[in-house]
Amino acid sequence: MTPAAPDRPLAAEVDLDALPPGLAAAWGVVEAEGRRGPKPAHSVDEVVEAATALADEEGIAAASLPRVAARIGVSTNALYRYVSSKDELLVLVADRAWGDPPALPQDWRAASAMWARRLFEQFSARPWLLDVPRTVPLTPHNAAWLDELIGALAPTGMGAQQMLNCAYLLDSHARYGADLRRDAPTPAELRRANPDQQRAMGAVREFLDVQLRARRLDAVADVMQEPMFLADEPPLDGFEFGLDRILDGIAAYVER
Amino acid sequence: MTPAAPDRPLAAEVDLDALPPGLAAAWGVVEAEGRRGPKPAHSVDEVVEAATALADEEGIAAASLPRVAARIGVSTNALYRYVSSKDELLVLVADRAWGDPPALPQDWRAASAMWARRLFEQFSARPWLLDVPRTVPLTPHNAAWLDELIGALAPTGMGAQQMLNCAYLLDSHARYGADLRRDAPTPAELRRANPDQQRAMGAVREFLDVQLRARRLDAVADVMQEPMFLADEPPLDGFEFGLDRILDGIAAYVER
DNA sequence: CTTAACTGTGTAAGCCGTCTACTATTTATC
DNA sequence: GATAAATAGTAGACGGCTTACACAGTTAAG
Repeated sequence: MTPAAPDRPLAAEVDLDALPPGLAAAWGVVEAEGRRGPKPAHSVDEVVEAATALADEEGIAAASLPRVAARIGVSTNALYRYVSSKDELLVLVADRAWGDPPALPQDWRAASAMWARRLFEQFSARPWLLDVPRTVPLTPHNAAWLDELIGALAPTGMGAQQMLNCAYLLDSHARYGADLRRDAPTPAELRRANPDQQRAMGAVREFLDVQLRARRLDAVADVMQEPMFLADEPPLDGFEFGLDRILDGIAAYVER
Repeated sequence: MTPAAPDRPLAAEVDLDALPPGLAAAWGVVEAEGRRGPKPAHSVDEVVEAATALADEEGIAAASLPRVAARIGVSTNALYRYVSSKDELLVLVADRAWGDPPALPQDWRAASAMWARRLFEQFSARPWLLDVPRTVPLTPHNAAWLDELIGALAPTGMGAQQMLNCAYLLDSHARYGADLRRDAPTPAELRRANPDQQRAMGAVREFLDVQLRARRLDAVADVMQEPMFLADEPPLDGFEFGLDRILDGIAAYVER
């Protein structure tokens, strides 16, 4: 579970309209809803869940308001009773997709590795998350993950700012690793892909090879032929390689 | 200059239609344009430049086809004489924005640092680049940057795959650093921002502090109050910190 | 119980975006 | 000069997000 929300939504003193769309909603702050009138036939969670399902099935572009509405059986515009804009919906969907952070071991290095790997798995399982623009600085699940990592890094004696920087480093690496895996799938994934996709990827590879060598970018062309892209069971991406480098670098800093 | 294109566009044997939109165009492969008919009043470069200018001024969303067309003084649909789709235009715009890679020093560490910093500067200067989805694996400027880095890393004796992984590590770090700088501007940038933006950012900070503490995420709340976010001349982001960690990690691997 | 206020939903319509015919015009080749 | 080809414009389809309005149902007050 995510850290529980306070009993009643805080009537924050700040002007909610000045916040980026979705920020207040993501934190569960809503303008005290009246109780008169018909009971809602659906809920915000239901809307967000429907949008998530569509994104899982066909990518984030499929999560349009008309399609979300059709999925839960209401008119498009009824959605505006639950979310105030498409942007807000996307923020809620993205926050939900983060899920809850894992419990981490004591050792800071093992904890950091697990944290990054879990994040990598999250992004790999829902690649469309990488397509949702970050329009809001921090959402609850987001903050919960960060809190978990900070808790594991604190014993190293690092300053708060350094811990934050480490979190960004690991987060960034997980994102990018998952992003790359999208257009450079492992051969196993490739075999599972349908023939059309296989032909398309082969065409891309061949095309690039021709172009690169024509421009005397042989070093790049050679790299593209490497096992990471061709071998049968690649050493699981550059993700693990990069993770080791990052952790080594942090270790050197901690022991300093 | 980018590596020169071959004298005449290669009539690659691969099926151009099987490639992602924009890939062939980005590499300058076009279906031999006839010379009959009226001379084009504009050019692909002019279209791409107009779109870039719009993105620079108001973000990538402003680079819509109607607005690009209006800027160069043609009807919206005339653009389809120069690019075959919006996706293709975005690919061309993004590739152009990468610009040419810097010349790198001999020492691999200094070279890697310079490469990453220059990339960071590129992304900081054009933050909308981070919003352009990567729909194509490799474009010419992209490849030129990669080639430059590989040339600098080769003397370390690393394998091709490891060099590629290092490039991803540095690229990822530059991207994310620039991304974070967007919604966590330095105080100097903040002072330059207009009053509306200043108030908005203050509201966000205050709101998050209340929410975080209400959910007992004090560790995160404390971190948010750190100098990186408040001090007058912050230690230029976590970018330099993370870069040092990454380079330390690579150094440990190289010396192994 | 009656009434009035309020809330959720549907319909209609606006605007903007991408993209596809079709037409008219201009230019190079024969 | 006649023909063929390529370009730019016009018109429009289609789908997306969003606002405005009317209707219906529910609840609170008298």
